[in-house]
Amino acid sequence: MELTERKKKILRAIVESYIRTAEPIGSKAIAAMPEMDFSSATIRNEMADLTAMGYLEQPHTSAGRIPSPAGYRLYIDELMQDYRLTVDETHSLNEAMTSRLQEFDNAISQMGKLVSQMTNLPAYAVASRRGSATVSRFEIIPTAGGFILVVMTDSEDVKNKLIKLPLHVTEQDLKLLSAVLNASLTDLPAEEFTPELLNRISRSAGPAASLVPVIVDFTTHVLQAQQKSEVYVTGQAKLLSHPEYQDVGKAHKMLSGLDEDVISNLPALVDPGHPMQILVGPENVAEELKDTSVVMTRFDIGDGMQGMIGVVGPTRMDYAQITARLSYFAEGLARMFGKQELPPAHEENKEES
Amino acid sequence: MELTERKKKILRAIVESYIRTAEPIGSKAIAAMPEMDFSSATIRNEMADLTAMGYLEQPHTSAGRIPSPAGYRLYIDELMQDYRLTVDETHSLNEAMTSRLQEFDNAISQMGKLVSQMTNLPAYAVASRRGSATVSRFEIIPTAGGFILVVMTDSEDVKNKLIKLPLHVTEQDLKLLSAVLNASLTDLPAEEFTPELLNRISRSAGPAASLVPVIVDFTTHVLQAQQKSEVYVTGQAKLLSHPEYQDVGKAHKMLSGLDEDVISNLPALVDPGHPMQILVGPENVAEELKDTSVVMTRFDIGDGMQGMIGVVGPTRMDYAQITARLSYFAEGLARMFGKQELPPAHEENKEES
DNA sequence: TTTAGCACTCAGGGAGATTGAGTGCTAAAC
DNA sequence: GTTTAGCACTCAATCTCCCTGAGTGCTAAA
Repeated sequence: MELTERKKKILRAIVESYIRTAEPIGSKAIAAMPEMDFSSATIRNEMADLTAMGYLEQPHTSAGRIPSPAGYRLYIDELMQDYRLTVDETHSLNEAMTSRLQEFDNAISQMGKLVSQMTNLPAYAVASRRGSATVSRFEIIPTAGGFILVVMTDSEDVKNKLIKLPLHVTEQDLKLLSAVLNASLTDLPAEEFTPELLNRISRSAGPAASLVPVIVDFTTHVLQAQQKSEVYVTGQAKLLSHPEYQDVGKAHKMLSGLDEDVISNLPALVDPGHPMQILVGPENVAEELKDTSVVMTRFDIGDGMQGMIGVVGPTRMDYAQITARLSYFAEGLARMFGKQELPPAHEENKEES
Repeated sequence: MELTERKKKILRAIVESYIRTAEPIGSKAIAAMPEMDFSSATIRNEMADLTAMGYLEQPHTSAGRIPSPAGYRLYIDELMQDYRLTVDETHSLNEAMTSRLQEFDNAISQMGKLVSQMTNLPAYAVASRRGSATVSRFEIIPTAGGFILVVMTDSEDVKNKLIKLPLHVTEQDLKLLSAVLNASLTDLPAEEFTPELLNRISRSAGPAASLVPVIVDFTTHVLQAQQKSEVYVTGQAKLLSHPEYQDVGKAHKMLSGLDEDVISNLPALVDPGHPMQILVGPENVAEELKDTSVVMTRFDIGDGMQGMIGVVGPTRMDYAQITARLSYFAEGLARMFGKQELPPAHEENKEES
């Protein structure tokens, strides 16, 4: 069967109505729309065709039609019209961005919160680093009673650790230690930290040998953390305000699935060509998200780092509006963090105790 | 009216039954319990008394009784018996702790997750630092094309930032800069970073003067972050598995209230004398939590840092079990982070590049 | 090809009716 | 004086039945 222009027009009307109201819509209601100049009977015929073609579904005989996942897909790919942000919207987006994202420290989680607020849906934000993760340099700064070990990685990440000094180790010994570390462990991925290598280092380290295990441990952690990406999920409760989650069972299943492990698998799916990606219900790879849609977008923030933000929500969500807002947000971020004078290698270290 | 032993016994039976089943319980069911050797009529009389005294409530005439908040309070303060962890439980708690809390880096959020899992309730974890927040020392490490600024605070926190170097600044200039910073800004709270002071610093800093604002900015951030405590909330979805939140409206209200702002007000309530604190429903200070109870406990992890973990759940929760698990966990943490050879001033720095 | 008309379907909602757990009270038993 | 058995009463929850109305598919006429 052919998908005529009229069929498309009707399909679009159905999808958009359903997005707005979350209620099945019938032939009569469509016929009543100003831009429809056919009778309800005609529309009924067309709807029967669209149902046969798999674009519509009927919850039960005497209900109206709702879009099927295939219907959403078609809508997203072909029928959706760009949503234009209003002046007010750009305004408040701008303001939120500038006021909240000052510190990069927790910018990622802030992003999540922002996106969640502006979409009224749960949002997630992921920051991932690319790159090989090796140490490019060790630095040792003596302090009273100890020293600070500074580890710089090849992706310009810097981490440090305060280490207490055994009594017998002198400042001279630390210099030696530093030299040995820099000579042996730099430019080496963590997997190649073999016991033999560590032994050799301990032997060369003189009086400071006892410190080697602590240092290597820390270094390994740093390198491993380097590969891991951080995931923040916020606004889960927002799901409950949408009618499709009025059933607690469904909401519960959904929300439990919305944890970080599931989310952290999503970024892999983003097609490098298309920064914006929409996964409609059953297209979702994560089993837990089968009932929902995911809209996600990538953004670049300087070298070595890449991020993703996205929202999760009912399949019936306003894709046009959400993609518009996400895009705007992603662009804003890239601009903010891309163009600063100082390199984006912006350092913030958290220390405990 | 007097609260006889028998009344207490009955109240305890009611509370514990309600904790288990979430259903109102009637006189007959209580009389059927093995340890009760009175008839249902007697128990009915006693229940009428307990209701008059405010310890029980009746959802409606023909339902059984449920404990009132005052009833819970009495139960917690006087009737609750210590819950003894089973060997299996201690086992799995131990394992979870050791395997998951290796890195202190994100230990706080890990804690939250663990507690949430072991209680099947939303959990929060807060780490707060005490202390005045001043810089005890600046350190500058030159690197190719820039330098790393290391800021050590008085509470042994260390943070760092990578800064690009303008061409005309030499290594010698950096030494001067470092000296000036250490002379002028150490031991000074951020509020005293006055414009005049900064001007004076810029003037003394020679060719590196242009870097002063960036450095001061960063330092201020570090000091401010120092005061702020981090809050993690996890497992919100777990609420939905409890019968009191089968009503989506209630669940939604609750979950929206469960955000970080509300939670971060809780720690202030912990009585220093009693590390374990239980807030029953209406006793809650946060309006949003009026319908729920909060169990929280403090733990100390070395100098300068203090933490809190807690769970939020229906007023009908198994206080005995939960307090037992939380205590065990808190003790374990204190042990793990308190007794290590190296000082708890364990440094981990996150850097964005 | 479109439209009007009509019989049919079926979820949703409301009005009783029914059930049964639980109560309070009274009077007898201990 | 305390405990218990008995009984009438209450009321949420559940079930049943019926009605309503939105929506459909089909047919026949325009």
